[in-house]
Parts: sequence; C-alpha cells; structure tokens
Amino acid sequence: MKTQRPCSIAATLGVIGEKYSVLVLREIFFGVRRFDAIARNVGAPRDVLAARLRRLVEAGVLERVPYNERPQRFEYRPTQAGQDLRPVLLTLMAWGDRYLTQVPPVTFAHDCGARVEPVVVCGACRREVLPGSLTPHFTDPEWAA
Amino acid sequence: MKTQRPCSIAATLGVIGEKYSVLVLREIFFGVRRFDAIARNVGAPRDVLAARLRRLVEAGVLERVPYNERPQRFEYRPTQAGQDLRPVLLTLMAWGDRYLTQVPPVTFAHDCGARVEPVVVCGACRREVLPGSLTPHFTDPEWAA
DNA sequence: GCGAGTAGGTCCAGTTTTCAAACTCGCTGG
DNA sequence: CCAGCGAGTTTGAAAACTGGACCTACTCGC
Repeated sequence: MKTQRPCSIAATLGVIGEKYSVLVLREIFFGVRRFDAIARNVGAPRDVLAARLRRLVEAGVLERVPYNERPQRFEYRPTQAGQDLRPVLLTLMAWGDRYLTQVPPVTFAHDCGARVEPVVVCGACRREVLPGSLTPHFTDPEWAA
Repeated sequence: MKTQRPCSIAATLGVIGEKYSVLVLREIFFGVRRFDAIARNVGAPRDVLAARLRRLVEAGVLERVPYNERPQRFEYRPTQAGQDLRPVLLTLMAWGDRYLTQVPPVTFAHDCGARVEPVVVCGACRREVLPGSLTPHFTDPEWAA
C-alpha cells in the first residue's frame, strides 16, 4: 500500500475494516456464536466468513472455543478487546437510525429503562464532545494537517 | 447480495463501509478538503478516491463546493450528517489507541483541557453503557437473536 | 510564447477479493 | 444404510482495487 498518515483509526480498520467484519461482531454481541448462524445473519459467503473469523481471532478480538468434541465444533466469543468494540457499533447504529431509517430495526433498552441513544462524552469532564470542541495534536509533525 | 438481518449498522456501512471512506472522513475532520491532499494522506488510488467522494456526496455526508472558477476547483466539506459521524471515528480511534499502538499518533484536546478519551453514555441517564447493561429489542421478530 | 507546475480528475491493464454454489469430513439419529 | 448437520474448503467467474500514465485548464517565471 501507498504511504498514509499514521493513525489509530486506520489501525483499527486494519482489524475490523474489511467487508462483513463489523457485522460479524454485531452477531457476536447479539449472542450468536456459531459459524452457520453468523453466516446466515450477515449474509456473507462462507469462505469470506471463515477468513474474517480467522482474522478476528488472530487479532485477539474473538476467541475460538470448542463446544463439542467428536466431531470438533467451535464457537466464537468476544474477548475483552472485542467487548471494547461495542461503542463503535453503537455509534454506527445511532447514525444509521438517525439518517437512514424510519423505524430502527433493532433498539437497545438500557438498565436505566430508557431506549439507548448513545452519546460520546469526554472522559474527563463528562460533557458531550461537540464538533468545535476538539484540537488535534500530532505526534509526528510531518503529518500535521 | 444475500439476505441479511435488517440493521442500522449495516445501513451505515453501506455509506462509509467501503475501503478508504472512513479515512476520507478523518481527513475532512482534520480540515483537509482538497482532492490531492486527501489522496496523499489516505494513500488511496485517485480513481477510488473519486468514487468514494462521489458516494459520500450522494449520501449527503459531504458537500462538493467550488472554491475557484476557471479552472473549476472543488473542495469537500462535511454536512451536518457528516459531522454526526465524528463519534464513530472517535470510538475507532480510542480502540486503536488502547489495543494497537504504544504512542497514539494523534490525540485531541477537549475544551475542558483534558486529552479526550471518548466514553459512550446512555443519553437518558448519562451513565456509561457497559457490556451487560443492554437488552436488544427486534422490530422484526423473524430476525430476533 | 514556452516549458514547468498545480489541481482534479479519468483511463488502463494487471492483480487481488469476492461471490454463490458445490463439495468434504466426521460424526449422529432413525 | 442413508439422510442430515456443522464447519468449514474448493472452484471458476465477476467485481473491486492497484499504481501509474494521461488529460484539461489554468498560472507562473523567463
């Protein structure tokens, strides 16, 4: 690949950026853990799904654990790193709900009773991160914007 | 494409899920607005970049506005819908910073003075959305997990 | 006026991915 | 014995991506 700006967004996309990877994670978060069920729900070709699962396991996002000996059968579970991708899926879902659908196909109820509308806040001050409120700082000045 | 679960995540990926689309948005958020500069920074082939920009404009995420007549020159600006994708990029970046890099290549200072560590909270109760705290509800029972 | 440079693309041929369907392997249940 | 399931692998054709060359329309320095 050509040279590109060093960036954690690009790095993350190197793990979950290929087609279907995020949808696989969605199924995992819904509790779907078996190859055939994931294939059905995401609509991916089986060879592509096999490749994505391998990649996600290799990257430490999923774990491949046997649930049956003879014949050997495996299921896929999220690791802690996998769990920590949940915010990414929630923000993707929130945007789609707002701009692409009339009726959200899936909603989440939060513990507090409300339907979850995820909001991204600054971990320090707990206020919402608004467009103008951020100043980037580049570690490598060669790539400063 | 095969049938797949109806889902706002998939819908959103239909807009920004192709290779380079998210990196284009990253550049836009850094304030980079011109074709050549975006091409350099994301490392995409120029024809692919042209296709991505067309798609993002068509989807209402970016606007193509002239900044020069004779010769006609255009720049790309985020719409409100585009701005609202910022949380997606922030959560992607946060995950990469945590799991894939030692030194974050880019950090953001928030208005409050702190380095931003984005946290996703429930819009209603303002508490962090934790793994076990969500219950999915499916509009179409055929696709319930 | 002439060549070089800039900006925003398009076009091309070669490589890589993706696709849908068919097939394999090891079992289980009737 | 035969059918079926689960988890993949194989196959051959279609689609997407790749890096680079090229095109158009200017502007600048000489």
